[in-house]
Amino acid sequence: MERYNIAYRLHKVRLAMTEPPTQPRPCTDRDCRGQHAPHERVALATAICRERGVQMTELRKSILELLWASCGPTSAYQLMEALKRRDSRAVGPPTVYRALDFLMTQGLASKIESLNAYVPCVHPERDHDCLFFICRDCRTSVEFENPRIAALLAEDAAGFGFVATRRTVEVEGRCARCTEAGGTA
Amino acid sequence: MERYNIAYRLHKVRLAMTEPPTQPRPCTDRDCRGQHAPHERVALATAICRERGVQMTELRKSILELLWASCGPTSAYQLMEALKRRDSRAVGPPTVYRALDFLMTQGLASKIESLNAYVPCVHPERDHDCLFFICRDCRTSVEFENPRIAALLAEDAAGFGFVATRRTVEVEGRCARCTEAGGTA
DNA sequence: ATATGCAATGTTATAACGTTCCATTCTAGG
DNA sequence: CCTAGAATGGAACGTTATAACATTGCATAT
Repeated sequence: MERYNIAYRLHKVRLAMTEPPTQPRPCTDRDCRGQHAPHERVALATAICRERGVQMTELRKSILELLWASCGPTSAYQLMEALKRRDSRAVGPPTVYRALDFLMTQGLASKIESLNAYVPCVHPERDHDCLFFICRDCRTSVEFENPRIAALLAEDAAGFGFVATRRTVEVEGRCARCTEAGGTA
Repeated sequence: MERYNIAYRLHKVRLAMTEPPTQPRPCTDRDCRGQHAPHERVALATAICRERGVQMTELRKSILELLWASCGPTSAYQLMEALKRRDSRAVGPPTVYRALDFLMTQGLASKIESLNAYVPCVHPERDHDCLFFICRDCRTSVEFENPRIAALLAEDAAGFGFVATRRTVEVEGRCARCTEAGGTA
């Protein structure tokens, strides 16, 4: 029954062995949202990877660029299509998912669980504990950090001996712009 | 392009029209977790539905029972199989998903987004704003409520004019029992 | 009794998301 | 160079969810 895939397992193990440092250095800068030049971001990510001794390959860089270039959370299959369109590079699902795994492990991207889609991460340089606000109208997401929420969650967890390893905090609703534009519809 | 499914849309509209009251009556009872007799729970849910003037049908009741009987978050397809096994009732995916939609709308069940699985809801009688602690070893989940977290999220949202409609808060890790039992593995 | 309306469910097909398994290519260190 | 391990390619498959359309069954009006 416990039949498993060696290559994939190794891939996971490798990723685990190269996990970024996890000292919490939470972000309280609330004005940094929304203004990110894709190329600068990718350059920063590349520098971070070099520093960590992990490889920012062409594929991974392309995927990250596409995430930054996208106007909102992007599915793995959309990334496949975008890669084919932009770079004339046709890859299969496993390739994209591996690249996404790498980016997530390095804190360069996150998965929005409630959308099965992926976003680039605003603060790759720190251990981030993001939360996301997702507009159901314009399908954009905003990354946010709130150490007080993280602290409360940690407190609750500690209350019954739970050891937390990963948090998913997603708030769905309507952004200010869509609320103004759309009326009550 | 905007070709859509009338039946499904109507289903959604009907659900929206019968949404439960949403005055926040948060739960601070931390000892009520884990001790729930399925039949009592289903009976309570049935009473709530009657009170609200919505129908707790046989199918919906079966799905809810199966959720309560299950030892952890359960996928829609697992519910299909369980329904076939237990009730000799073979249904298709849409049927299960519709029942789950109903239960979620009534606050009787929740989806664990990070697992694509469903759990029965501990506090159907109030507007709940749950958070879940999910053990990656034993695959169980624990429902929790923390109004302070909800308040912080609301505060953050209000800070940039975001109107929140739904929250997903999931913490993955290892429960106390598995931590004791499993060592560091 | 027949017609109409409508909530709920049934059925088939397919879209969308993700993984297994195995082959091949690339790349850093001896 | 050479080779071990990291990275990628790709067919097939598994899993999750919805579209589109048909039917059941009950209530009320004619």
